[in-house]
Amino acid sequence: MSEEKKIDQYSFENPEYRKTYWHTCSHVLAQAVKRLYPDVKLAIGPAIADGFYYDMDASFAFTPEILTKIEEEMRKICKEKIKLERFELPREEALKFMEEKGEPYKVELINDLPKDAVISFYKQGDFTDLCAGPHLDSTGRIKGNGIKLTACNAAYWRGDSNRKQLQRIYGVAFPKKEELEEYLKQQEEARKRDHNKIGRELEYFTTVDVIGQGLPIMLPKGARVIQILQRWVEDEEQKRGYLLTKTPYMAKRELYKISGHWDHYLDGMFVLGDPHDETKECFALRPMTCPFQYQVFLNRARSYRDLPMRLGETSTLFRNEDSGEMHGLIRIRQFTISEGHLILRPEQLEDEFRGCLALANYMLDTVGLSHKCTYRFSQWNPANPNNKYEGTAAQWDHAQSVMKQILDDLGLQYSIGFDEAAFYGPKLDIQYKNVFGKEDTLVTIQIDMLLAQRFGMEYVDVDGKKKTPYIIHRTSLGCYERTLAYLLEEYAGALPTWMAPEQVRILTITDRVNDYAYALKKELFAQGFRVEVDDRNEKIGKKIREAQVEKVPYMLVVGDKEAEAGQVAVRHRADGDLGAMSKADFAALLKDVVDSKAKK
RNA sequence: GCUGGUGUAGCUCAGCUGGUAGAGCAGCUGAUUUGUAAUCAGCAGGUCGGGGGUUCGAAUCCGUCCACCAGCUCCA
Repeated sequence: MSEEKKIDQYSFENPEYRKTYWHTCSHVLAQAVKRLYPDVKLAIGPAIADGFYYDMDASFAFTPEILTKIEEEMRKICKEKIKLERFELPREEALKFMEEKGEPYKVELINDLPKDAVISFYKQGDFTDLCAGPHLDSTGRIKGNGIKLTACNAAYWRGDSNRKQLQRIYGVAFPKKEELEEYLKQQEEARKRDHNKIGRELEYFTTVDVIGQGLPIMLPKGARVIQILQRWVEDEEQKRGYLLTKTPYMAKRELYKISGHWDHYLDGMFVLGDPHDETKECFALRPMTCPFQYQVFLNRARSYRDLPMRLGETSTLFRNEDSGEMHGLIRIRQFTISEGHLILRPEQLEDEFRGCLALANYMLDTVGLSHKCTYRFSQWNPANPNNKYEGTAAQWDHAQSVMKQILDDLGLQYSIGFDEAAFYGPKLDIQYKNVFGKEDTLVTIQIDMLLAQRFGMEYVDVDGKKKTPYIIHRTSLGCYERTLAYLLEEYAGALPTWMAPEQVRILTITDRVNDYAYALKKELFAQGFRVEVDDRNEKIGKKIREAQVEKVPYMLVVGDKEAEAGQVAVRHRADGDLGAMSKADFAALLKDVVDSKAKK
């Protein structure tokens, strides 16, 4: 029993042990750097989900050559089998110790510890680090040639962009060299699915210098997929009682002043005119849809009978993101979201919230992204240093407790996103990780108890009294560009047939069958399918290869045999040759796949 | 915005320490009419990201702007 437990405890499969292993690796990294470059100052060095890092302040850049040298030194340290010894010091001695070592960042860390904190250190030979542990008992436990320093990047001290930028050295380590190689191979494979790579290769989108950063061009394939998704979303929302709106792409600054966006996000808006000249009219492209859609509600006096009012819009937004924030189709300056606002009586909040969540989950399930999604309950931080949040503590407590109640009633597994709320209310964010492990919000559902009041939105209740409604801000499939990016990664470019820009390609064997091929295209097109013909004077192998590389779901090989028999020889991009069948049978097969929105 | 890296033909990339550009694929033309992942030949294609500077001479060196990538910070 105890033997079994021991194996488990010291197994790399055990997340706790793995974390300890990587944490000790970060100490070995720091020790190696200090041996080679004694002047480098150390900040922090934790284990992370996929390895470890150490932040350091160095007067030079860690080039790949230097990283290789450091790796070698780390291997040496592992071979030396140095014992790690924990010891504690009283606060004053701890400070003195780190001051004498010339480690200002460690001094700051100690100073920030609570008064009664136990201040512990780990010593390994000539190197001692401030650390709470735990650690392996010896550097000899680490397999030297299972270590790889993967990157060096900048990171702000304490995550504060006003403070000094340090260099963060990232690394991974495994107990076996083969495991490291396997891991690196997997990373390589993941990178091949990067939407930013395959989206360009497969001609879904491109970017051009003269248009500018964060402004991708949707090529015909990308534009088609987005159109398909958009029509589907709009139709589904109509079925669920949403009213379609279409509101302007810009407004005078006064609108954003009422909503609060002007004060919070002026720097992030594209402004037409001088924002600070109050004597002249000034417009801004819209960075969100909320105050525009509220005007629909405000169009006339509203009664409780109008509620819930569910407003939906395929909404293009403009945000002047900082230059370093843009990334492929995931962070861009102009994007289009499946935007919606629900205006509600308080007692409708829970049901409508559930409805929004059900819609989002239905959408994500259908497109095949939900299995990689996680929920994040994004809450306010009353002590946010930038005064981000509006409203009173009572309002926030109320909104958050309502949301918590709903989430808990639904039995949802969620993480807490502290200080991640919108300035007007808490959010339920549906998060998605891309191929690099970087997480972004795909869908969001927000409860807002502030903006209705600011816009003077009221309804006459059953008792004849005017009341202020609650508002839910939500997306159903999120932002189309970002969703497309994740779909490309999820399917490695082979989008499900129902949303594939080209569903069928007819490949001719000889130009004797061109007429047959084009007649077939016309027939399938008339049935609503997206079909192309490849009648080039090339061998069938080449045409198949190209259709495969372009991830076309169905290839119809037609030659003299098929033309005579009125048949098609069907090939599927994943299942291969499906044999010959009648045109009608193929159309029926395709219709089934498309109508069921199958994930193939 | 910050740190680092990158930018050569439509795409993927060569081009040593400065002597002013090269391949494969794609494209076009011709031959071939082909049966389930690349037929052969020829032709054409480049202000070496932009505009400056150093130099007799810059793809190569220096500064600047732009774009792309990774990370940090930000994300209504």
